[in-house]
Amino acid sequence: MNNKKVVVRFPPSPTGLFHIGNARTFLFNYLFAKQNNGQIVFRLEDTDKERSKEEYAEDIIENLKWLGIEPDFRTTIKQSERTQIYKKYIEKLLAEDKAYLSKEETVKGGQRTEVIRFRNPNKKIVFNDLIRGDIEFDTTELKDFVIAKSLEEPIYHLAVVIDDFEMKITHILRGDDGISNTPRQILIQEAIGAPRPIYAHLPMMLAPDKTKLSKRKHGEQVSVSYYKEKGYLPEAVINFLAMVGWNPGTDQEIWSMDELIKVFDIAKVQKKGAIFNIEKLNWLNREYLLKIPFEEQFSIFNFQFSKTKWGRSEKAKDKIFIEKLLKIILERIHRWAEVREILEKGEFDYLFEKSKLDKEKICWKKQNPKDAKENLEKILEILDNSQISDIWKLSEKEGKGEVLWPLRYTLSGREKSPDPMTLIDILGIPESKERIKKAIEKLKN
RNA sequence: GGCCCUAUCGUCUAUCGGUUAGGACGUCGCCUUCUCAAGGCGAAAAGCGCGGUUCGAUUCCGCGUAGGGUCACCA
Repeated sequence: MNNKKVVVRFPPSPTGLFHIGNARTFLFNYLFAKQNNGQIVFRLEDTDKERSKEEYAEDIIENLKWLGIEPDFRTTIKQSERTQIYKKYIEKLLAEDKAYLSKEETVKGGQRTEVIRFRNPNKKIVFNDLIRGDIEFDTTELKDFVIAKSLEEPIYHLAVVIDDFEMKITHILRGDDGISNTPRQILIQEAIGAPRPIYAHLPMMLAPDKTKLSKRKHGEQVSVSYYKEKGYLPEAVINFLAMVGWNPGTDQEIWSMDELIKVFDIAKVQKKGAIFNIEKLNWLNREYLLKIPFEEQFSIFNFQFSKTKWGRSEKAKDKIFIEKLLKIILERIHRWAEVREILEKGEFDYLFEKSKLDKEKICWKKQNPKDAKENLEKILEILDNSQISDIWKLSEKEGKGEVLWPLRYTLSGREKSPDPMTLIDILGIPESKERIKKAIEKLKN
């Protein structure tokens, strides 16, 4: 490609929570920089004083750390602190008559002010894109565009070009919504004598409605912090993001960051926008969830559990119980916050308190209540005097549904639940017996 | 609307002129000790249209069509 040291940039503007699409763009920059031993410049584009907020900058940095795609924060730069630098360039452009002061009404006020416009040479610009090849624009349609509101207030395009020049950025990998910005930025580069960096416009990540992911239309799911809160794992999010719009060409689905750095190939990046498929993220996240060592699973689970309505119950102190609960719940979640969600919904309330039984439902299909009662009595007998596994023998003799369904329903009060042996195990024999007795009473009437 | 970009299963994608068009998610079916869940096995499911180029096009070119992006004194 070229033998200069690769320098890429992360240039978010802190006007909102860290956007998931931005995270993917950053990831691609990160992978590209790392595999080329390059440098990553982090630059806060906060020239819009009205919309830029410190809390957003913090959210971006925090989530970059969470995802593990940290730039070199020693090189963090804020555009708001560089006005004097931009001013020098603006003055030079003015002096060389490549830009001029234009007296006109402000868009908002209506007051007579000055604005600085770029003297457009009105020519054709062709630039090469690593992903799309040559792209041609006629810049005439851009007119004499504004590059600064005043000497101290540069507009985005100017600030970006100056910064990329001064920071010796070699590669600009950005979303393809930046394609149409490229010609005017090239015009500015040429005016200030900056070399042209290598461009690569990445396809956008789209919502299921095929439009750009936006907070307004698509809600909080566009923020990286949403995924952290919902209990997704950063490794899974990274893996997923990398595979949207890019593919190494193999059938492998699970990739670690180190593997991605090795195998990433910018030439294989897709050209078309890709829909963010949360179903696949969920699947992937579960794969990662299952790979976590048990001790760690336990502590995360315990933390989630402590925040539920049962978090302060007696059961919460019972480690063995929590372990068994983890086993049941882990089978039905894709992300950690679902532990809370499932428990709050009351799906497992019967493990904490007795539930009401419906006499009809104790019986399996068209089973006679008397038979159901007899089977439950036999189970009681087994629990008192024999091995629990004898319940299997009983079910083989009397019919699986006829034995297992009444037992399971009796223990859970639900038509759907884990199997009865698991329930006896988690409830304990004394509690199980109580519930069975209750059901037998019910069937007598 | 102007300009720009894009076009393989519902979705993410493989294919770099010759393939029974492959994989994954999801969906559906079957199996797995009653119901779930998890797991196993299996199935359905795609080259936008029309012209070229070529012995041969999903693949290359053109034109349509469709979708997206962008048109600020926002970034």
